[in-house]
Amino acid sequence: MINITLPDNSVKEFSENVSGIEIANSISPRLAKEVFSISVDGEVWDLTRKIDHDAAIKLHKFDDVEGKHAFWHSSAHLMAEALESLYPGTKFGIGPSIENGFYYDVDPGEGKVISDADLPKIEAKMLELARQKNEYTRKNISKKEALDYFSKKGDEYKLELINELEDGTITLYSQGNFTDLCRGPHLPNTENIKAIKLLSVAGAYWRGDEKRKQLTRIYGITFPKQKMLTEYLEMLEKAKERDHRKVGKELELFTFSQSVGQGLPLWLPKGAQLRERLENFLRKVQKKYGYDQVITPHIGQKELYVTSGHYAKYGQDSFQPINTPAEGEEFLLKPMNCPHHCEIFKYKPRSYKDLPIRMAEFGTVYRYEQSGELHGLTRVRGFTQDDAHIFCTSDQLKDEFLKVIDIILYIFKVLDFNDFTAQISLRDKENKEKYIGSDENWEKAERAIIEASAEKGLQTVVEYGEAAFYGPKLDFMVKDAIGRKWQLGTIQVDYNLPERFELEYIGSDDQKHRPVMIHRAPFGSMERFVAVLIEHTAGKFPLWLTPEQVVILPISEKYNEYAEKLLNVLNNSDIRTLVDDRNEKIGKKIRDNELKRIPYLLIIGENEMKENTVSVRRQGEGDKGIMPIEAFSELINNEIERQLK
RNA sequence: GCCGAUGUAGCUCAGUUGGCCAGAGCAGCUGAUUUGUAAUCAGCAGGUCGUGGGUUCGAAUCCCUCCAUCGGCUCCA
Repeated sequence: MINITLPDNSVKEFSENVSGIEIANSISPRLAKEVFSISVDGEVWDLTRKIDHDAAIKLHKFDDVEGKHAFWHSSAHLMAEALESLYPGTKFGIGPSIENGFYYDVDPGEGKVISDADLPKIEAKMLELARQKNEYTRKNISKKEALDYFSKKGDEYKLELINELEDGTITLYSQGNFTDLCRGPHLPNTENIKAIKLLSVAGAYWRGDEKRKQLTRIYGITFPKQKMLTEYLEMLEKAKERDHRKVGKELELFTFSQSVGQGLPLWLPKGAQLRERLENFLRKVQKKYGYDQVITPHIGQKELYVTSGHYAKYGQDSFQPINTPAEGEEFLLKPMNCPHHCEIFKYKPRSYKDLPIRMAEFGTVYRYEQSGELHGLTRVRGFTQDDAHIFCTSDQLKDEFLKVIDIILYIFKVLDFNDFTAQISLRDKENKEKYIGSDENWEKAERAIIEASAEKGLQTVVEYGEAAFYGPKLDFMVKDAIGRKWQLGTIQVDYNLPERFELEYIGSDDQKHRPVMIHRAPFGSMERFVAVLIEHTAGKFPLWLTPEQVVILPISEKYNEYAEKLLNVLNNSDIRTLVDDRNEKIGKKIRDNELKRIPYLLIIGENEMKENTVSVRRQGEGDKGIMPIEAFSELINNEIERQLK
């Protein structure tokens, strides 16, 4: 007999070699139907794997990450079986579960293509196989056996993976007619997979290396109940409604022109107003924190970027130098503002008494992003960074860094932006040659970021290899409408550029010292921030989204005078009235599509005139009822103030 | 850049296996309607079918080039 400890710390006795599914069944048969994997002493196992020692366990349902993982990973295997059956000779790369579903990277063979049109057929096959109720079985095998099996099958991708594994740790999983190299864990049986949707096909480089072969990646998602799939797909559809590209078009915020060029957004009047408001808001905050605005040109001599190291790193893949009538003279469109700001630092001797110097600029920069990478406003070739550089002493570094965190958190809070993750981006431990600067400087910088984040009590994740080439970063990541991650705010500690530009200040000891530099951009870029802001709030019609926050709509001309009066009472430039020729045509029927997006709509008629009240309708929320003008005025002003203080 | 898909009016889309002057709704314009919260009626106008080339008696439709967009991969100073 062995002792099994359950999550509530109760201990139950079971005979040796009991399996997870048997434990679940002993608790309740219904539970047994709902669990998909089990943690045994913290390690996630198949439900069917036998437990031969005392252990602490936890059963995982679909609601748990571990349960989903087993479910979707098993679904990937099921898809592979379907592919093998439909397209014999298909070779398989890897097929993991992901945050929402799973994918499998496959090589259909020379000249063969799997495209979107094939997905329904594969789905149908998967369902057919699932209904055969095949068991997933696990088998430990030696490295030699594994190599033999996949050589016979001719699957070079699996062979490559096996070669990197240690003998004795290799397991195979089989279900139906399909066997895969896999660590597990898996579902007990394919019958659990009831609802299947294959979402898309895409190319993906084998092992993420663009120099290697591109495989076909098929994305899919499955559920234990059809209803769950339906709900998921509906949720996806809804999310697409918030897509900033769609909303931006509908609201006439921005557009692109083939003639102007790819990735070069054109801000329309309304979008420009929105952006201007955000800029003014940030200017105000930065002023309070002791920043000075500077303005620098859009181009700079090529040598400037040779000095900074950017030319060596990105020169080949950037917009190419601009030539002038003068022989040999070359300018670059600026891909970042730092070198210009360094030159401002250098224009006169600096004393320790001047530090820290905080230079801010809404600097428009141009980067030749790969064409396939461009995406709405989130990834563009010309964009405006809410950039600033802080030049300070090592002693001031931490304090300055903390203040920048404060600014970012404040901005996120005011704009009601709660759903972000803070990511500490450090050097790749192995490939240090990608970075410039001494180990010592890197270590100092990395330590500063880690300490400051800890001091602020930020919940952070550490990512190696995500640092900029000149220094580590603290990035604030958010997700868009359909779950793609984007970097917004960023703070970077940099010991390298000051060295390359030979920045100096005179210390209290009358000696020359090198300042430390902090790069920071709370929004990241105006473009990306607006994009993500739209997606986070578009469904709620936030006040800041359109400059026309409130529309007063007299039902006919004879109420115009009252509307004017109301406008005066409300006394806010962000309120607009439709006291124009338009109301004549609109009448009581609102035809103007634009009105859909206006947060507050006041319809003025006789009742209001009599009682000095307005009937208020909040878009998306319905009628707020009739209220006194003063009460409404307060409501609006509070809301505006809260968001733009 | 790579893999796959797409590109028809300002917007959303129809357009069958290539065949008479390319269609609809919304938006726009003109006129009528004066009507209390998502669509009043009538009429008008609007398109080098992304671009350039090819096949054909004939191309929005088939083939190629390029441009752009979408889903991913790689990249992201």
